Amino acid sequence: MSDAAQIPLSARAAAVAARAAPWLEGLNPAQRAAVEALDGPVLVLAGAGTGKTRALTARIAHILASGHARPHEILAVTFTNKAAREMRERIARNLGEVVEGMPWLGTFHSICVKILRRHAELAGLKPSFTILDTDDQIRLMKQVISAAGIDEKRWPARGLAQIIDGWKNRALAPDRLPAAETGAFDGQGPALYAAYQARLLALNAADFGDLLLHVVTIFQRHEDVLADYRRRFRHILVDEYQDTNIAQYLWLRLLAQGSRTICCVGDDDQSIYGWRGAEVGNILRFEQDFPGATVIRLEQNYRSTPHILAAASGLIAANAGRLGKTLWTELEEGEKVRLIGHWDGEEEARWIGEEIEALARGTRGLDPVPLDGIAVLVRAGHQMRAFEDRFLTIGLNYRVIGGPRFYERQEIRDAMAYLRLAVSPEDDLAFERVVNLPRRGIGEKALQTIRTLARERGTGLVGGARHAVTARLIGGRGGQALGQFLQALGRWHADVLEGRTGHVALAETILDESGYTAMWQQDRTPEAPGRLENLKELVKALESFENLQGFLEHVALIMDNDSDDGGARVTLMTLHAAKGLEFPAVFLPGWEDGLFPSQRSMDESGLRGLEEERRLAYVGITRAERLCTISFAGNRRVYGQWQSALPSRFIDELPAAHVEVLTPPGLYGGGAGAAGMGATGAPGSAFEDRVARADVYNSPGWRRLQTRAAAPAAVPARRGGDGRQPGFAIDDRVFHSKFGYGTVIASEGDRLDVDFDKAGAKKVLASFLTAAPGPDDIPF
DNA sequence: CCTCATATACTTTTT
DNA sequence: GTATATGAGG
Repeated sequence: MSDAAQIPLSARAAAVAARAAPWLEGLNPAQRAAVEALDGPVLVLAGAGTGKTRALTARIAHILASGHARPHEILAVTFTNKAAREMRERIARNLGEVVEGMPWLGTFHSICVKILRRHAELAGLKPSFTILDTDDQIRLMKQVISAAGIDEKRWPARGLAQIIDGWKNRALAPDRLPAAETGAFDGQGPALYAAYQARLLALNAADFGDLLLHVVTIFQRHEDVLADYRRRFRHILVDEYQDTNIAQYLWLRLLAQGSRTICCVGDDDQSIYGWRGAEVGNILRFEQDFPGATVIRLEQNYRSTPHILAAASGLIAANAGRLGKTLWTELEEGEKVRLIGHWDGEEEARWIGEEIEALARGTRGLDPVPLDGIAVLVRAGHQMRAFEDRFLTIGLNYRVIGGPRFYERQEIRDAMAYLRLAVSPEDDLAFERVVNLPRRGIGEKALQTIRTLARERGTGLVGGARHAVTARLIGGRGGQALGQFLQALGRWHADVLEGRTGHVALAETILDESGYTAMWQQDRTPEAPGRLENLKELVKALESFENLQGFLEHVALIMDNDSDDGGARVTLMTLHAAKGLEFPAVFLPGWEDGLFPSQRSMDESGLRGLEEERRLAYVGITRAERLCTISFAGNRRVYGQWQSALPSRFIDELPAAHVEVLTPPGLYGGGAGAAGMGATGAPGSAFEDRVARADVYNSPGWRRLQTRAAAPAAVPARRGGDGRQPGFAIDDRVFHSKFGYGTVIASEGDRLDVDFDKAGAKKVLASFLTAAPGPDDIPF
């Protein structure tokens, strides 16, 4: 059987093989080629909806079944735990129950943790190192910045975190920074980076970036270790290769030089994580990086109708430097991509809400689309509110994907800090997080004392605190409370070590004795009950783990939380979160220049940013199976201010032949159009009416028409960054978001004295003011 | 040390 | 408009 792959099969033999190998059944020729090309590097360019996961899992099944490698000799990497889980399940389904293990199927990060635990000393860590999340990372950087005597206001920790992450994404250790980088962060970047890394080692901790950086560094500096893994991994498979960063690329290349049988699957047109360090260049350069590579294109799309594919293809064609693919489908033509403009964001939400109800009911000769087959995909999180508001008022079931995940919530992170502390009392970051939570009267001053003592005695903060208590260096209430806290901590830690109390019961005890649960029980804010609920869930989640340590490791790496509790609901999420998903009907609102493509993206990354935004648009359209509706609004409230915008430039790039322009309600006879469509329910009637109107609307001047109707030059009011307003002069009329209109009476640099019509005279910063329009300029 | 008010920022977010 | 960070005053 092991030779089956290499020998060309006659049709009959193929049928026999297929019967014996169910994973090969129904694969198209390109997919089959991707499965069977087991020699040398392979790049599978898999367009949206072309059965990429299918090919990837079939390939693994094929490798295993044909005896090319055993489960533990296959390295299969994904970006998300979800993808890893899916792959595992599908392989199992392909092969029946025979799959054992596959210990090296996982995310880049989880695999790196596994490797790093084995060789921790080579990176200066102990095998028990803890993994810091973004929150811990920022806290630590704050400490490093203030320790260096730098004004944390002018040079915020977030900024430093971004710079350091950027370096780690490119596998640049502190001692290997190129000269071009030394100016970063006011010239202090490199020194702060070194200090931060030193702190991490002292804490026996690694952040996400370190997981890869350390492993790459170990591979580069310890040939024997690398050789071992090279021998081990006879086959390497990579999912979503277009999303790899430089560190991941180096990691893969180092490993692939052993077996050379690396198979990367990806789509350059769906690279949307450049801002996180992903390098489209990795996939574009594949053939140079891996000489002799076979490139296989998966171009038959099984998801979307021809109009949808054509619209997406036409749009993405505007990007330069693509590898290029021609997606095709055997599906029936279906509906054109629908395009509609609205007066403002609220009307857009209203219209989409009505459309969704109509779709769910089944109108216009289309089969009813269940709510869970419908998605609204937005560019930015703040667009979601308008839809939530609307869906709530019309009683439409919806669910929001994304947002703060379970393990990122404050109460969960607090509880986790308690558990971390019980497992390892030397976890200083955890200590700082909870020592005064609930309030124990241990403030900044007490903490400072503890820090000093800890440093002097070379212990962790817990050690410092112990000393502070015995030496009575912290007075009164605080000292007493701290003593009790330390005592409790000692008990919990002993319990962990003994392992006599079950870890679930122990967790409950900890949350109870610490007063943390009580703190939320006494909290009268509306979110308190929800938080208590979450804490219960956390304890429940513990049940499926052997012990606390195992749970903590899991949580550090696995931050997902898709609990699906039945009930058909519309899905509301960002375009980024939608990658890899598909829906019969998709709504893409907010296609306005500045919002989508995002102004910031273009400001920061220029053409590269614009192209990534375009890929995001491409991802959005290709999520749709049968119906895709794009919309924009002429006016929108952004951070409480009205702003007007032009339709997105991406709209101009859609091929007109595959787009149907709908008439907005409100133009040509009021909003009855959309409502009437649902109300009559008669397939076709309102629809044909609309097409006739759309023809008028679709004349060459349609966009100008729309623009004129929708753009009453509102006063631009950009704030923050470089969006600062030019100076104001005495007697200028100004507007303040809180105090309303007023007149400038004095100015002193940024600070102005303004006499507000309603609120009286106030001192305010110029950046809070916008020039007030004269009576003629007021919108509407 | 705590609380309240005022100031400020704010895309996207696989791990 | 909201979430968070800081500073004054209690």
